[in-house]
Amino acid sequence: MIKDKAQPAAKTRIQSENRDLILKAALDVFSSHGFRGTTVDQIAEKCQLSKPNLLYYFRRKEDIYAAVLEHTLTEWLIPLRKLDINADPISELTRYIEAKLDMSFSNPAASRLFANEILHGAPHVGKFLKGPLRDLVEAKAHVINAWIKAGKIRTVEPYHFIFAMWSVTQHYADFSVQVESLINGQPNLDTTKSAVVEILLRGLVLK
Amino acid sequence: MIKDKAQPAAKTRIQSENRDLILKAALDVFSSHGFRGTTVDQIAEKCQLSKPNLLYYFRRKEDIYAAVLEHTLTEWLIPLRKLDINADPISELTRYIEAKLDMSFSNPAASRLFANEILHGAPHVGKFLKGPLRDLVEAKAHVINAWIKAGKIRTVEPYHFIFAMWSVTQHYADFSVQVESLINGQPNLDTTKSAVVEILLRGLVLK
DNA sequence: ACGCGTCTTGACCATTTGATCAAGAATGAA
DNA sequence: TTCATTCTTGATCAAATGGTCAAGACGCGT
Repeated sequence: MIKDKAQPAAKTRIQSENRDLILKAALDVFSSHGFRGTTVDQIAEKCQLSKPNLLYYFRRKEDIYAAVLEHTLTEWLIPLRKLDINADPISELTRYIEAKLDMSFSNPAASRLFANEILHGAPHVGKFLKGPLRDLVEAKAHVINAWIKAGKIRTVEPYHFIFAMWSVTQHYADFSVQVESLINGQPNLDTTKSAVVEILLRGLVLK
Repeated sequence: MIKDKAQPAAKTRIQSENRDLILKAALDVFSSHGFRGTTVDQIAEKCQLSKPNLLYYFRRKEDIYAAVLEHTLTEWLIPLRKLDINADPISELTRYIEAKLDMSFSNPAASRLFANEILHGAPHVGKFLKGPLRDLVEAKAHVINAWIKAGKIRTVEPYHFIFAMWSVTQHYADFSVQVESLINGQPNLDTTKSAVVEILLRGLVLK
C-alpha cells in the first residue's frame, strides 16, 4: 500500500530538485525492470547521485517506488474523470480514447510501471483499486448506461467496455516492443487514433 | 533469446517427471514475480525438490525461464493459426476471441508470463517476435483484408484490429487483480465472452 | 566571514541468492 | 545380486544488493 506522506514536503531548493531528479530516473528504471529487477545503484547512476545520497532522500528503495507510483496514478485518471454525461457520447469517448493514446505514446514508462504493478498482484495499490478507482469507474459506468437508456448509443456492457478502452490504448505502451516488431517500426499516432476509435466506437453508433 | 534445445530431451522416467514438475512450478512463480523477482528456492519449494536438484535438471535459472517461456509460446498461437479465410468472418473471429478468453481464464499465469516478458523489452523472445510471429500476423492481416475486399465485413485496419483482440482478451488475465477489484469478484466467462465479442465485432458487421 | 543546518559520500555490513561440488543414495539393466 | 549410471543434497562460495554511519563538504541567512 502506498504510505501516506512517506516523504515530508521538500523544504529547500536542493531537496525539490533532487527529488525530481530521482523520481524521473526511478520511473525510467522501475518501468524497465520492475521493482525487484531494479537496483538502487541503477537509479543512482541514472540521476548522477550516489547511492547513500538517494537513501538520504528516500529511506528505502520501496519508498522511491511508492513515490513514483503515487505520482503517476494521480494524473492517470484525469481523462476518465472528464467523461461528461451531458456531452455527445461519441465525441466524449473519442476524446477519451485519444487522450489515453496520447498518454501511451508520450509517456509509455508510466503505463508500463502501472501495468507491472497490476500484473504482479498490485501489492502497493490494492487499496487504490478497491477504493477511489472503483468509485470512479462505477460513476462512469452509470454515465454510459445513461447514454444507452437515452438512446444515444447502442447497448454495451459498461464495465467491459471501459476495460476494452483501457487495454487497447495501453497496449501501445505496454506491448510496444511487440507492436514495433510486428509492424516493423513505430506506429503513427494519428493513424492509431483513428483505427482504435473506429474499432471501439463504430459498434456503438446507432444504426 | 531462447536457446535452441537448451536442454537435451528427457531420457529417463524420473527426468521427464521432474522436468514437468519444475516447469509447472516455475510458470507459477515466474508469472507471479517476474524473472528477477523469482528465486530458485521459491521454485524448488513449490515443486518439493532441493535447489541443487533443480540446477541438476536446468543448469541456470535462466534456462528454466527459457524453457517455460518456449513451452508457453507454442500453444499461444494455435488459435490465431486457425483463422480460416474461407469461413464466415464473424464466426471465425468470434471463435478466435472466445478461444483467447478461454485461455486467459483457464491459464492466466501463461498470459502474465508473456506479458511480463514483453513489458520488459522481450529480452528472451525478441527474435520470435520479429520472425515467426511477424510472419503469422502478416498472413492473418491478409486474411482480414481479403474479407474486407470481398465485402464480407466493414473496413478495419487489420494490424490494429489484431492488437485490439489480443489486448482486450489478455486484459482479463494480465489485469485480473484490477478487474476483480472493480467488479468486486471474478468475471463470468460467458458474460465476458458475449460482451467482448459485441464490443469488438459489432462494428464489423455490414450495415 | 561566521556558524548552523543541510547535503554528500567512502567505507562498511548483513543478507540474499545463483551456482558449485563432492559424497552418498537410488535406479534399473544384465 | 551386481554395478554402472542416474539422481539427490548438505555444505559452501562469490557476487550482488539494500541499507547504515560517521565524517566531512557545502549552502545560506546573518
